[in-house]
Amino acid sequence: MGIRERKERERERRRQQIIVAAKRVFSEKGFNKATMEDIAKEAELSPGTLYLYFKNKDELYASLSLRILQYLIIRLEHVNGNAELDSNQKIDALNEAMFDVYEFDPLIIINMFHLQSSETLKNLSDELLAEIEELSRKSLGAISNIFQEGIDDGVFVDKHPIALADIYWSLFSGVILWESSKKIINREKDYLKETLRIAFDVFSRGLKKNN
Amino acid sequence: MGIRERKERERERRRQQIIVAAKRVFSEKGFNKATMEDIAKEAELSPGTLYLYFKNKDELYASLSLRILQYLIIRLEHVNGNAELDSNQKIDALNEAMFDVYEFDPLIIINMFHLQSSETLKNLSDELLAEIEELSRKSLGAISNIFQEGIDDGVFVDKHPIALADIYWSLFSGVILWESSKKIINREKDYLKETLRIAFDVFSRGLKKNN
Amino acid sequence: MGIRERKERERERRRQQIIVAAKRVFSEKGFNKATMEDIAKEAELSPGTLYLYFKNKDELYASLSLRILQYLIIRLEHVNGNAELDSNQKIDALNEAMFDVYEFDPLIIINMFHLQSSETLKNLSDELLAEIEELSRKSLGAISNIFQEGIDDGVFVDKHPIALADIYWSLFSGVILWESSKKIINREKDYLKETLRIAFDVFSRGLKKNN
Amino acid sequence: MGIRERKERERERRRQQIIVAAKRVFSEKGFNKATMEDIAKEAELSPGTLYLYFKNKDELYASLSLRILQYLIIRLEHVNGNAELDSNQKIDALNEAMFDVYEFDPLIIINMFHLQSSETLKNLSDELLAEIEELSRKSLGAISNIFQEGIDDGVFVDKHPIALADIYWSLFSGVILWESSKKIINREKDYLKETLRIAFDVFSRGLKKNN
DNA sequence: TATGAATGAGCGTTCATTCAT
DNA sequence: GATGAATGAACGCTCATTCAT
Repeated sequence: MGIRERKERERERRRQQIIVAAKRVFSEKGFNKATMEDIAKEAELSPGTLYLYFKNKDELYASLSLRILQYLIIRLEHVNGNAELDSNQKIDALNEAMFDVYEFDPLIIINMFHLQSSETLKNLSDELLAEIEELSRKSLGAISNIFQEGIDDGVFVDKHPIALADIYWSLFSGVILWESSKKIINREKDYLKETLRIAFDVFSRGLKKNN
Repeated sequence: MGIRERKERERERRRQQIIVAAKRVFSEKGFNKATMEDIAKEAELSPGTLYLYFKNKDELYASLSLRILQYLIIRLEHVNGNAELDSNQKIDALNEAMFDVYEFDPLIIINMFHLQSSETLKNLSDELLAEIEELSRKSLGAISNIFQEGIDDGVFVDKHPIALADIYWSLFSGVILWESSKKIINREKDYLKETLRIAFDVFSRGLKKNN
Repeated sequence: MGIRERKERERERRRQQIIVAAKRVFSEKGFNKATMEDIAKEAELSPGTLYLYFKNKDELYASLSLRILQYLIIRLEHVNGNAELDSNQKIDALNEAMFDVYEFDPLIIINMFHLQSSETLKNLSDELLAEIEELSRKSLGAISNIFQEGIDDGVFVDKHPIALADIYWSLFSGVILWESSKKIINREKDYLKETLRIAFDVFSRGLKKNN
Repeated sequence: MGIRERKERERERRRQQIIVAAKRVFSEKGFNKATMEDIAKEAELSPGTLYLYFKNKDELYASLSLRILQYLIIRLEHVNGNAELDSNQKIDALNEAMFDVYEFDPLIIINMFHLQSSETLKNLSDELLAEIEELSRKSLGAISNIFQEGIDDGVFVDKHPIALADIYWSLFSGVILWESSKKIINREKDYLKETLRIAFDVFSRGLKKNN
């Protein structure tokens, strides 16, 4: 392993260290209340160091979404690649994968929509922006593939599979956002996971041609 | 019309003027990037004037959500009150109502989740908070009533109707949020409305016992 | 009584109404936390009206000091004019007068030093400034007269009577300020009046040649 | 000298730099008219930097009082600890100490009463508040000890020594406040010091049993 | 490379003052 | 004269970002 390579590896390690710290802090405080100093402290680094690895706060933030998308894609490709599953089983596997995504990082999804703001987007480098697009497209593509297969097999209703993928993702993140925001009208804990399960259930039923 | 009444009307006019301006600015920039001065400028007023009508930024913001909830409830009660509709027809009417809500104010829903933050809630007056809770409860209640009826009639799957209402709302707002955030991966316009329609369709199918 | 005179009288009545309200509000909140709107409300007038009678907040404030000085002067002249009292008795009478001043308006004295700030003074009209100077001089003069008499009679120590008057007033206001500020180290109530009494006592003893 | 120590020293230097600037600005403009930006400019720092060393404006302000109290206590303990002085000599020494306190920082005493406001106190950290209380108590205690001794020795009038200490402090600060506020009725300079001397003189005379 | 002290622009909010009615 | 809605300058404070070490 050359020096250059070792350096690169070290650099990546640092990046991950910061991302992990940022995730914790953003999750706890939300994007706006989390300060760069909070994150630096959590990462046991100085604020200045953060800027050696990320151009600015927005870009650090965006990197988090990247990470969860990467995890999601791995799970989805695993589902898609499993030739032994029929369409119905793949839907179940998809639902399970989404559950795992939620467990992997329950809170960051809530903040993921922060990226929406075009003001935020303006601060991102073109490379990062391209990467986000790429991963988003990839993950939605993987989901829509599952639906496409079911449609081709004649077991799913014949709707545009990309739209279905969008809807599926919307349902998933919508439930998480909404249930998390229910501090307003307090309800018992773990209600979220149960609701998520029902949501997947209803959606799956709606997807299938004959129930 | 007495002087008092005219004054009251004038005051309400100003409030609406501010709310309309705030809606535009919040929609464009999001809660945190929107400044009170932005809103004042948009309303062609001075910053100080905003505070004559709203206690603070949070409360101005919350007022926007109130407005759309009020509109939603009116529509929902109309659906619920119509004795001539069977359960299946009511679902259709519900979907139409939600469509109108979206058209009534397509952008504010995007930011509506900002209310979640307990930090935000802290700054709201008790009255406003109570009103938000009341309206939230009412609108979800109206939706769950429709589902309850269908379950009682034996035409809908037997799931907890309040959970179903939560999911329905999550799906609705989730799709709007997600599609609106798709500036990232630009797609043709009006795709949102079509997606929303498919989403309602799939959900309705999933809801019904026999397709 | 001519119309002009009646108007003038009416105008004076309003001024007093405002001054009384201002006294209450300034006493309760202090100069800086008291707003013109607070005072207007207390006077059951509108903020704009206050400016018909007083050039600005500073000038309204200064008028309060004027009023207490006027009361003080009346009391002092009464003491000085009483030919039946010898020097020792006049000191006692002086002390009593100061007690009454304190009771007349215990709190405003605390804020009276606000006038010190040259920034404040800048906002006062020349007439008002002249009037304050005149009354200050007069009241201190009346006090120093009492001391002068005692010195001339050979019963008081031979110090500069104007300096003594300054010291006497300093002691008086110093005790009030200090005791009022003792929220820091809380002590039992009415301690102030007792302390004031001891202060006068010690000062009087120090003033007299033979004890 | 270790790095840590050098840093600590540097930090203390900055604090003093700010305190000195704040003293000048507060003295000139009073607490309320002095802005943090004024102080920052005077200290040749940016506003943000002030907040690295002091939690807020109130706490910066309170630190000034702390400084003078610390100096006062040192002087007082020196007087109290000197076994060679009899009660009369201790009074003289006390008066000299107070003179030095005045010279040490003639202007800050003027504003020291600002601390009274419970609104101000609310913004202070518990530690700072405790420290202020502690130092106030200590300094008044030291003064009252001197009086107690004189009373025990039978040379001072038998009054409550704590009340006497309060009065002594009131007289001291009252004279400074009053004379400083005499910009209103301008008088020759150094009059203050002469007045202070007379004030101490009269008080001492009043304190002693036989003159 | 890493630091962390310093920056300074920016924001929410207040309130003395004005002026059209 | 009286009103009170509207103003807008001003302030305390925060925090993303920079840069000398």
